[in-house]
Amino acid sequence: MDERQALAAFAALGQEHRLRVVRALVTAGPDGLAAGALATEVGVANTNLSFHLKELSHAGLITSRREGKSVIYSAAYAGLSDLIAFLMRDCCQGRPEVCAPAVAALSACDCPTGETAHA
Amino acid sequence: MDERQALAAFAALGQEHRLRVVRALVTAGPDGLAAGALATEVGVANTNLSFHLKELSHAGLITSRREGKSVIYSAAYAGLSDLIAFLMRDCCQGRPEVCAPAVAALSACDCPTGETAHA
DNA sequence: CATACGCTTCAACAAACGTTGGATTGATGG
DNA sequence: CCATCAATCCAACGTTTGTTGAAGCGTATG
Repeated sequence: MDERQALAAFAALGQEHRLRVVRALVTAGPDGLAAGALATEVGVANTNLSFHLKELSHAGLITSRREGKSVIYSAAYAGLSDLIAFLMRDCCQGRPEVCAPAVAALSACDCPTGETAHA
Repeated sequence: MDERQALAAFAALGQEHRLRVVRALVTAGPDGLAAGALATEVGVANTNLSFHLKELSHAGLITSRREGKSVIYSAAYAGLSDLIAFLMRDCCQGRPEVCAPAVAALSACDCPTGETAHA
């Protein structure tokens, strides 16, 4: 991940409504959520939500697909993963102890650190 | 890490100059850098830099200490680690495959994933 | 004590951001 | 074909954010 992309991603996540959108979509899983459902869940007017969705999409954090008359949004897991990797690359420069707690958190959230899944 | 704190951290990193400051400080290590040196390295007027340093400090991403007539800033590794953990907790909700690449990146940057360091 | 240096605070301005309402596009149903 | 619903695009606004210059505070040095 490029610094420019990381910048866009951080800026996108540094906004209350957008962060909530991402969290909602991650929680929702690959099936995603319709724009209307998101608007309700996040508590934002759908006109306004469109604006934020566009920005998140541009930052590579979410994707969209049309389904009937609804547009379904879902988290771009690859983008999120890249962002984590970027952050780690930055933080690990000569400071391995920084990543250790993060990796610990990793195993605490049902995410295998390597090939030893736990759930 | 609280959602409120994460929000502040993301917002802080979503700005070109602040992101550069953090990267410079992480690279510099625990010894840190004086405000003046940072201003030169990042290419920002020191008046302006103070503004950004205050914001980064408030977001818990950097710390400062006085040393003679200079003020030395250094990365708050704990804060960065918390942010990574937050991001992972969010992304790993039922989506383990998201974290796998990040962990791979981890081992590619001289940061041990557990006890198996690679450099 | 006076001067010089490093950094921060303050007030001001320009630019960018987030929100809102109304109009428009795409898809469904009578 | 027209009416309806879902979502987006557009133009406007108020607010927040980033930048700049001048003034102020704290620390070292002669």
